[in-house]
Amino acid sequence: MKTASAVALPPGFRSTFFEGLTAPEIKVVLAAARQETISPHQLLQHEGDRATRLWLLVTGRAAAYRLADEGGKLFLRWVAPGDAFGLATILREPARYLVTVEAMQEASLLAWDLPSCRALVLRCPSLSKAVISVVANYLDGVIDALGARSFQTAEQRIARMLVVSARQLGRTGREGIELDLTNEQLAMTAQVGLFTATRKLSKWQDLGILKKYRGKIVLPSLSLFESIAKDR
Amino acid sequence: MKTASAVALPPGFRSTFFEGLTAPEIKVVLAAARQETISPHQLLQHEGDRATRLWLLVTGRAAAYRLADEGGKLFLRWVAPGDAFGLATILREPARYLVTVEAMQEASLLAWDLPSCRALVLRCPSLSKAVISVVANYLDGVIDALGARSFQTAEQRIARMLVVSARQLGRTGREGIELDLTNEQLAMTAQVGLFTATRKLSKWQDLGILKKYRGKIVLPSLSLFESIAKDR
DNA sequence: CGACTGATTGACTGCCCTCAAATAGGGTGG
DNA sequence: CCACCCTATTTGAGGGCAGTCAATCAGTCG
Repeated sequence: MKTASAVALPPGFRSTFFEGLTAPEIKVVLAAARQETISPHQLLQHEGDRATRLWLLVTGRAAAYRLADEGGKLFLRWVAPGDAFGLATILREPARYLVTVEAMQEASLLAWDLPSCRALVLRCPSLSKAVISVVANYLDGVIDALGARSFQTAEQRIARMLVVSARQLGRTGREGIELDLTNEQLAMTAQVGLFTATRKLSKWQDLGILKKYRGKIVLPSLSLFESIAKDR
Repeated sequence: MKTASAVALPPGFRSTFFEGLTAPEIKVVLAAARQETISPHQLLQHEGDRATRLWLLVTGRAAAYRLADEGGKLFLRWVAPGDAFGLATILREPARYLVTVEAMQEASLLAWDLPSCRALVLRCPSLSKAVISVVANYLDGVIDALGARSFQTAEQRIARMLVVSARQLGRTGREGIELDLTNEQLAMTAQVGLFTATRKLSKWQDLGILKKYRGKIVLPSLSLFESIAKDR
C-alpha cells in the first residue's frame, strides 16, 4: 500500500538513526514523516521550548549549540545529513528541547509531530533504543569536547575540530579535504578566541600543511592534524 | 507470588529512574534486581568495557569520570542515591560503558545483569523512556559543565561546584550545609588547579561566608555562592 | 611521638584573550 | 571595467587569569 506522502530520499542516504530498525519498521516511520525545507540562519528548535517535533536532517547542514547568559553561543556539534535531533519529543509529556539548532545552509529534513511520535513509539519498540543510541552518542561527543577543553591547548583543540569537522562536513577536492568554515566559525567550535585560531591557521599554512581561502580551508592530510590533536 | 530475593530499600527512598513507571512495573523491576555492596575506591564500571550491568545507587556515593590520556581524570558528575548508571546495558548488543564510575564511600546498590535487562525492557515499555530521561539529564549536566568551563572564571566554577555538590551530597548541620570534600576533590570537580581552589576557599573563609575543616566544608548559605557562580 | 596526608602561601611563568589597526577578497552597481 | 563596500582576515602589542613549582604548616591516626 502506498502512502499519500511519499518521502523522497537522496540515493544512498544512510542514517544511524535507522540502524537497529527492521525494514518494515523503517517503512512505517518514513510513512509518518513530513518533508520540510529551511533556509540558513533559521532556528529548527530553541532550547527550553516545548519539544513538539522530531527531526532527521536529509541534506544541508545545521549546528547545535546552547545560548550563554550574555548572548554567547556554546557550540556543541554539527548536525549533518543522517543526524536526528529534537529527541526530547519522544519523552513523556513535559519535555523541552535541551539545545538550540540552527540551519547553516539551505536544508531539507524529515519531521514528525508529537502525535506521530507517540504512535510510532508504540508501533516500533526498537525506536526507543534508536533514540537512546543517538542520545548516548551525543553525550559521548560532549564529554569529548569537555575533555578537550580541560586537558588540551588551544592549538590541539583547533586541530581536533578540524578533524571532526572534516569528517562530518568535508568535501573531497583535488587538493584535499575542503571545509567551508570561516576563521570565526572554527574559533567558536574549537572554543578558542578568533585571533588565536587565525594565528594557528596562519602558522600551519606557512608550514604548508593546509591552505586557506576566504571562508574555506583545505587539508591535504587529516592524519597530521590527528596527531597534533592527540600528542604532547 | 513472592520472589526469592526480596530487595530492601531504605524508607523514603526515591529515584527519578522510577518516575514514569507504574507501580506494578516498579515491582517487576525490583524483583529482578540483585542487591550488592561495594567499598570505597572500587570501580563499578570502567569506560570501554562491555556493558553487562545496569546499576541503581541506593546508599553511599560514587563519582563518574572519564580517564584522560595521561592518567588524569575528567570529573563528570556525582552519583547519589537514586541515580542510575550503566545505562548502555539497555542497548542492543555491542554496547560499551561511556564513563568510569568509582565508589567514594561504602555503597549499596541494585544491579541488573544483561539477561534481566533484556527481559525487563520487553515487559516494561516505559523502561526505555525512563532510560532516555536519565541519559538526557546527564547530557544536560555535561553541557552545563562545558558552558561553565568555557564562559566562567575559576572562581565561578568553584562556587558553582560547591552549589551542585551541596545539593547532591550535602548534609544539614548546625552551622549550615556540610560537605565532605577535600580541596583536591573540589578542584578536580570544578576543573581548577588545586592551589587555585585552596586560595579561593581561603579567601571565602576570610570573608566569613564558609568554614573549612580538614576534608570538610561548611556553607551557611547557598544563595551567596549561587550568585557568585552566575554573576559578573 | 613520628609518619602521612591534606592545606597553605608566595613567587613565577605562560598561554591565550583583548584591543587596535591595517589588509585583502569578492561581489555589486555604476 | 572600475570604484566601492562589506566582511573576513591578518599582525602586533599588552595584560591578566590561573596553572606550576617549592617549601612549610597543620591535623589525624597509628
